[in-house]
Amino acid sequence: MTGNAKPRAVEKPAGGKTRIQMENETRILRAALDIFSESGFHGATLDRIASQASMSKPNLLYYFRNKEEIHVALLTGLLDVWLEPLREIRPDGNPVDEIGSYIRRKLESSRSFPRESRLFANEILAGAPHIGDFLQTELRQLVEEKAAILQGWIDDGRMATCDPRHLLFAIWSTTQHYADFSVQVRHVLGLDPGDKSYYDEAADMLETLFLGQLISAN
Amino acid sequence: MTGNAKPRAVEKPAGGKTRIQMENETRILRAALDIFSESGFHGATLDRIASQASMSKPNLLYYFRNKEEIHVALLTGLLDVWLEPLREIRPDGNPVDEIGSYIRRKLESSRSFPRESRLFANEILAGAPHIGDFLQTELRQLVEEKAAILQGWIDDGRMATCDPRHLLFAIWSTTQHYADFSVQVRHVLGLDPGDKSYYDEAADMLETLFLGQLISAN
DNA sequence: TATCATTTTTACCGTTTGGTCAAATATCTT
DNA sequence: AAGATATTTGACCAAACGGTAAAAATGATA
Repeated sequence: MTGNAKPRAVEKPAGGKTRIQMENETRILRAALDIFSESGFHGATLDRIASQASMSKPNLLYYFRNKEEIHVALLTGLLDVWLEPLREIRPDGNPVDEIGSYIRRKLESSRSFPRESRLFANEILAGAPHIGDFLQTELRQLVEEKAAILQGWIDDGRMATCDPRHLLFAIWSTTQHYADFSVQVRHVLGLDPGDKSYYDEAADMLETLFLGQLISAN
Repeated sequence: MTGNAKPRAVEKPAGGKTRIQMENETRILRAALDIFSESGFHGATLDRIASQASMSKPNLLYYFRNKEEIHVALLTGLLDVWLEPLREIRPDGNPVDEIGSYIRRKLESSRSFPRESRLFANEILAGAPHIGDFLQTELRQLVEEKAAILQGWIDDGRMATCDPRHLLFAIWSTTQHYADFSVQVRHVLGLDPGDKSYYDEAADMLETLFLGQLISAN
């Protein structure tokens, strides 16, 4: 009469998940993404997450040990998505195409996954307590790698001279701005809550800014 | 035997503040800025703010009715500082100087007031519950005004064609990024917590990005 | 259908948190 | 110094919150 075996304990090691387990875990994560991205870690409550998942709080805690575990699960699931656009920058392309499509991918990511972007922003703003290691290792290494590519283009005179790592920062900030600060953008532009039309204007602007003149094939 | 007259009630209407009142209110606001900018509204507790202000919690609540009032006081005190750099853009300058100094002012603001920037970012991320009105009225109006100036320069062929409002967004995001995402910046660059040396590199990068080629006197 | 493991729920607990109250203390004014 | 006012504090409270225990219900399996 064991009876109370929590599924997340390492009992069936290799992903031995029940249908119900998989369904409910994704239901919880979806609900948690809504709540966390809207209210931040401390602003979110287990009751609201459970309610959003149409589930009782104890049942929710049957699948995740505690609030933090849900949060970490969301964040770690996010990191690969975050890195992917950057990974695709290839050394054998030309600067305009590579950087241009990177910006488009990043902006598209911002448009399609605003909640994920805000979750990430919240985590960084809070001092990155859960993903500090990721930033220092994986992200840093990838940035180093891609910055070297950009530096190569600069050395070849195919790009204006600048610090490639800060160029990446500029791309991150400008694109994510439209997800993280969407409220401000909408209020300043006088748009309705659901209106995402500014993304097209943003694409033009960023293309002009980063490619239009900055990158010249002098 | 009244005895319990709270100072913030409208008793001495025209700023009739005691020396002690002024001292303690600034002490509280200073402490609250530390805590709120570090932990966000919901992550901050009155106990921590009181402790940071070397004050008992009831004493703190003698000067501010509740937690939200402290938060709002900080935010409203912030808005003018936030607008000031933008206000200084003059129609009778040339684009390079005006935009260049605007970027420098914004970046300098980011360097000097990172806690204020993070407080602002937290508020926007949370949906701007307290400053939504400011964004829709004051900020929007000022942006409209300054965007018209930029548009004039564009029409005169002194600047590349772009949406001026989105150019402002790009300046805001890139400059504030160094305060709001400083943890990420430092981790990626491999810098120590206190190290702010990246601000000089950032200044170069942003100058190159926004002025180096974007704005051409063709 | 009987059996066992999984899933869900009800009731509850300890702590934290925002906030109050009334008494005590300090400060100011005359 | 006396009296009035302003400030500070310790004790306290109700609600919200994260989390637990154990029984009840459901689902899988043979």
